[in-house]
Amino acid sequence: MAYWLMKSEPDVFSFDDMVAKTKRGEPEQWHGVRNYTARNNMMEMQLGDLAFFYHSNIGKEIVGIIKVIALAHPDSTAEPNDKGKIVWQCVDVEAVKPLPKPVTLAEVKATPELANLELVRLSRLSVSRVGEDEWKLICKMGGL
DNA sequence: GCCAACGTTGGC
DNA sequence: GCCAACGTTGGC
Repeated sequence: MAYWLMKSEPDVFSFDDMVAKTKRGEPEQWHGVRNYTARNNMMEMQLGDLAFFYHSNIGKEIVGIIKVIALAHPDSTAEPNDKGKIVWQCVDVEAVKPLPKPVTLAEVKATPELANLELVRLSRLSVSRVGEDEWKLICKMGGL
């Protein structure tokens, strides 16, 4: 089982929106990713993998945990390319739980053990990997 | 609003 | 296949 981090701008789709959707029994299709590295990460996700939900731009903090409930499949919002093929994929996720205490980007940057976190190293990547040790540490920092 | 980092595009 | 120009993301 692997761990991930997925970014969303909260004024577009926040963790609260995510929780509300899960409560209604609706999966969230993580559509709109238009970057190959991010897409490749999604294609490696397995059922039951967990991911941090990060609020970019506004808040700049890890606010909750989500779970992969469907493997990567073609993104219904993507246009086919000139060969008529849809190259963009998305996974489906559901909310698991919020972090009792959100972990801010500033805190992550101030933690030497997290200096190699892809969130910090590759700041523009919207779907990134999180190592097991990093995952555990961030959970602890978040009050879990 | 600015700027750094990085991906993509297009000319050669 | 290289590289300059340009666009986008996201932190500050």
